[in-house]
Amino acid sequence: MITMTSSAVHTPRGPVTRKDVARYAGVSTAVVSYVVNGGPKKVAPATEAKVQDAIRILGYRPNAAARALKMGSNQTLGLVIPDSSNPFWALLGHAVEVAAAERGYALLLTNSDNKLESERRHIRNLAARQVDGVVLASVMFEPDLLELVGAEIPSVLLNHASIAPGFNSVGVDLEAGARLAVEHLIGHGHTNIGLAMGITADNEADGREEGWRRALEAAGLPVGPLARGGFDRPGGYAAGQQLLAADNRPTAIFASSDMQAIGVLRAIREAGLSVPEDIAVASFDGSVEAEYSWPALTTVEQPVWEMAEAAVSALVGENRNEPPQHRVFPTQLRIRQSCGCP
Amino acid sequence: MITMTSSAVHTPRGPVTRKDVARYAGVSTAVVSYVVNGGPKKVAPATEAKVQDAIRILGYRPNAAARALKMGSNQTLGLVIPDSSNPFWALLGHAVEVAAAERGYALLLTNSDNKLESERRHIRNLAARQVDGVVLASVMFEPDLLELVGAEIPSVLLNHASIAPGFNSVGVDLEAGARLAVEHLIGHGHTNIGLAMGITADNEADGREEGWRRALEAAGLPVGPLARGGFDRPGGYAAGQQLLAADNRPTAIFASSDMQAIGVLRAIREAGLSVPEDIAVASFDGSVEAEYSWPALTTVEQPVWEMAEAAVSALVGENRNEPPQHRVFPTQLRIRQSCGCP
DNA sequence: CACTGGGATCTACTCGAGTCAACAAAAAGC
DNA sequence: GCTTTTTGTTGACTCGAGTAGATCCCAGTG
Repeated sequence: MITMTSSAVHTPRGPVTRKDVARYAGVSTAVVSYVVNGGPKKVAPATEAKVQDAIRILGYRPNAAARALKMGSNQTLGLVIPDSSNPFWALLGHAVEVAAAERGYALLLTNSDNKLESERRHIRNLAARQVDGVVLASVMFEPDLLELVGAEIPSVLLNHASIAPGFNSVGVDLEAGARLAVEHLIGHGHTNIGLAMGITADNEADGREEGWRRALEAAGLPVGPLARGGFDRPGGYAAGQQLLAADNRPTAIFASSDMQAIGVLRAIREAGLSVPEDIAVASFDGSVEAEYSWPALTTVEQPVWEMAEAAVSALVGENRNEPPQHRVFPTQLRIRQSCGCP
Repeated sequence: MITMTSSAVHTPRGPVTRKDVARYAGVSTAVVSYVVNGGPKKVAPATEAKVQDAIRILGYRPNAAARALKMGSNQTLGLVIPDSSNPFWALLGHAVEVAAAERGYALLLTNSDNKLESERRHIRNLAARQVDGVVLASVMFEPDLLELVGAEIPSVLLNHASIAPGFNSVGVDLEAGARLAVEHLIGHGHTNIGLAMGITADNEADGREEGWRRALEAAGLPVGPLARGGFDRPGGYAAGQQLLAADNRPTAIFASSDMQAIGVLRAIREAGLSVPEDIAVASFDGSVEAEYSWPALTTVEQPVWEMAEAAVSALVGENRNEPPQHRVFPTQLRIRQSCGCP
């Protein structure tokens, strides 16, 4: 065996690099790379063993930044959601993470806290970090995408019906979903159905409002009272109180998110009324919360896992450079007790 | 103005680099760096303006990988949590993200799905990516930290009472918190208090079980029935059913997490009993869910934001190389209705 | 015995940005 | 008017890994 200065071998100050491994194994740096990546050139079994040993003994870890620089990709995606404390977004984040991980990508998660300024900042940050793709669940109906375009980063708009030209999008048919729920409430005999609607940063009405309206019109019913608030529990609570205080208090309420519905339930309880006897409730999202609330919520379920899968697959792999796609997933009404079903 | 080949200026194929900016502005690459980073050397105002213009016009974005390579840091932290669909972890993730962002760090979020193998894989992956620090909320009582040690990555164990030598940790006093809740139930006159306890991957009992036991002993009460299940809603539901079926059915139940408690509530309702009249409930975590459940849960609140702040600050900044700290935060009993209070 | 073929390995350049030593030019001092 | 200082700018080297092209060596062939 070749003698070496013990300082070089036993006390590799700082992180171990490819060079250290090469020296220790008595080969060139190229061979180390070939062994680590299994290519692009063959390495003799004996040499490979030497290198593997050296790697193990020295505790070598390839520098990800260097690889990213050379390869032009850091195998990372960015996700921007309004608020990961909202179970629906939390689940979606989870699903996107899994879909990304399956393809060897890690996920940078950012919360915009429902604030436009914050969303912009995060997008800028992700662009600066040159992630390989961004999944954006915007607080806006018409998100600001200039930064992403400028950085030439593939992006997917999530849960958006708006079709931004040149951008991929995946979402559900909000209008059809809402209609499903409202029609179900109508089926229970309700004629005065209110809407607790969430608000986006740019105050654009989304398909859920339209669906509610359409369902009522189609059934020849008058449009019930409408209250706006955040998509979260407090927002639903406030909207619920508003609806209960309306002149024509509705006998059923459709909420634009499960979280809102949970706030609505609270408002109803505090008013001394009960669900579904006095007021029936249905909502949108299909999060786990809905199943365990009291009473369990009848809700329009979004295929979160499929959506996450579609979003990620549009960003990576062979689809990267294909023309942008707009995938709209169908929703499904999950019937539980809050609507009046047994 | 100097004439240039239009191809170089107007059609910068591929991403724009520092060199392109330098050429366009008619300066050296060093100056571009100085302008971008505001140092380390001064640049004449006129030159700076030229460079800024060039940057704007060409749409230059510094390559993060190159910077990371040179600087030895990618300004990124990793977070490993059991399950971001669990609102407590979701909130914690959110808090860690904010704390990291405040210091200019981005957050790689990973879910271990309560599986040890998955946790290991994520840790290995984060180590390979050479994040600047890892916040680990392990599924294990005694997590496997070799990978992190080997990669010399600063780490913080989260929500862990176990004091792993050489590692930072931040958590709450589980035992004291549990005692708080159980003592409160005792104060309501209950003498048979059951426990719905979560299970970790290595089946180690944590402080919450001990706190429950101690509180009962201190009051001279017999130890009530105990059921184990996951920390999530289904786990609590199962544990709740078990407790209700016990010979000595408890009149009060302490659950080791809010999610479990929500499952317990469901089990109780399905048994035709009501909370808190027939059975009182208290739990641990202090998540938003607890506030909006029915009835609202009396719960032991963890100072999530402070914990996240402490975890991140132990990883970055001047604390990086200080001896590991073990910060234990106090909990606070948030009294609502599930315990029997009005 | 010289000669080719091919497998194994090495040398050297590249990715893009940070920054220091060296240098030029302008300002200040005497 | 000639040094000194200051200010502004630059060339060149560095970080660590991927890999094309050159080189080396040995078995097999004519």
